Amino acid sequence: MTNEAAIQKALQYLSSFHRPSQEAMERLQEYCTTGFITKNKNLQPVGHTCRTLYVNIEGLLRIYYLKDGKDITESFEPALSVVARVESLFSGRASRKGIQALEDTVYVAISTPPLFKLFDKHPSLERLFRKVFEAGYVRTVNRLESLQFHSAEEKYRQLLEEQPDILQRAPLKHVASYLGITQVSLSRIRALR
Amino acid sequence: MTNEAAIQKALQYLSSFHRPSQEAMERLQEYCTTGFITKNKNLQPVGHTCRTLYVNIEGLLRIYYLKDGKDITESFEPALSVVARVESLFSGRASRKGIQALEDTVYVAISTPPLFKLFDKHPSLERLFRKVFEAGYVRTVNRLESLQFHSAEEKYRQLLEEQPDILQRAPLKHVASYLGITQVSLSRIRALR
DNA sequence: GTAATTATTTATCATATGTAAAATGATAGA
DNA sequence: TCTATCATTTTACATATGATAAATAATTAC
Repeated sequence: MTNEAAIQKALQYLSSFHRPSQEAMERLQEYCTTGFITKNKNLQPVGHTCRTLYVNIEGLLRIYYLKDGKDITESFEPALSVVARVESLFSGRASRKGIQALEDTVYVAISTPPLFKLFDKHPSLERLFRKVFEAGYVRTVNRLESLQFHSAEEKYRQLLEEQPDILQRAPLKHVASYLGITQVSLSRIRALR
Repeated sequence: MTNEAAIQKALQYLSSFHRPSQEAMERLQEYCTTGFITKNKNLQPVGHTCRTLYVNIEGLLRIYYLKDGKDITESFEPALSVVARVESLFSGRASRKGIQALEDTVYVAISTPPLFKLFDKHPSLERLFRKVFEAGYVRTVNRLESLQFHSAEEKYRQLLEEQPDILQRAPLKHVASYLGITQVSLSRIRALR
């Protein structure tokens, strides 16, 4: 895939949230850069303030953090996801989270300080990203509900329902921590059928 | 507290996220209404699409839902909180969640369809609410992390640290479901000291 | 003020899930 | 191809938490 094609794909995807003015779109495009990262490499290390927003074009990323030395997966981010560590992006504080590629991944990166500046001149861009973040917010609220009161098995079955491909594409240890259970427990559940 | 005072308090609080233009502020004020609800009453029942956003001025609200007939508290919303069932507000779908008063509560209500229309003319209002929602998003992400991998005791201690007053003000059954544990388990933990 | 309701704690028991370690299976590099 | 590493499953055991029911304690309604 050419850089040009990747950026077009990102812009098209972002436009699906809200179509910005022609000029806003052109300004936005100027801040898009493409990148490629190979499996298991880190796109962003733990400990830095998040100032870049990624659109995954092809591949699989995950956001993760370390809790008592253990690697916990916060989210899987497949193609056509906006990927950012929002708790850092919106607070300006250093993130304890990192972004890693679980597959070779093509992405588009947008630097957020200039992006947020663009909002002043182009309300349609602010509208667009407001909707992007609202959608992320909704996903997070729904996930919260799923974690709040489901058994390990229920959480597994829900993932199987909603993102079955993740189970093929990501190591099960990451799936386990994503579900908030141990890998042993996950293995047990999978053995049931 | 007079209606006028409540609205001023709400506007002042909202302005702390982003100061809108004078005119935007005046338009916003026109859509603010005040209300009072007594303890245990429902502000919003389960099953309706969320089209109102509340600012809690004084008192305590909670967002809750029913899971297999059991009452689960999703969040506690004390004074100076923006209260909305975002998964419905942003998707237009009916919410399975309700809003209930845990104390006599004074609130300001803002109808969202006209509010969102105001955004077209007043980007500074869109900016303001974008920041309000971003802050909510960050809280939710952090709470997700707390639920993903903490024991019942850790979650209780964290609540004790961050919102100790909730334990005095809300029935423990709601605290238990909020933490994703049973009331019996919560009682055990509390008995440790 | 008393009864009735609701909230909270305590007790007992069952079980899902965690921990640790070993066994098996898959993948990648030399 | 062989070795080394990593991923996954399995086993055995410990334990936190859930479920149920009963006992107190606190609120509310009459």
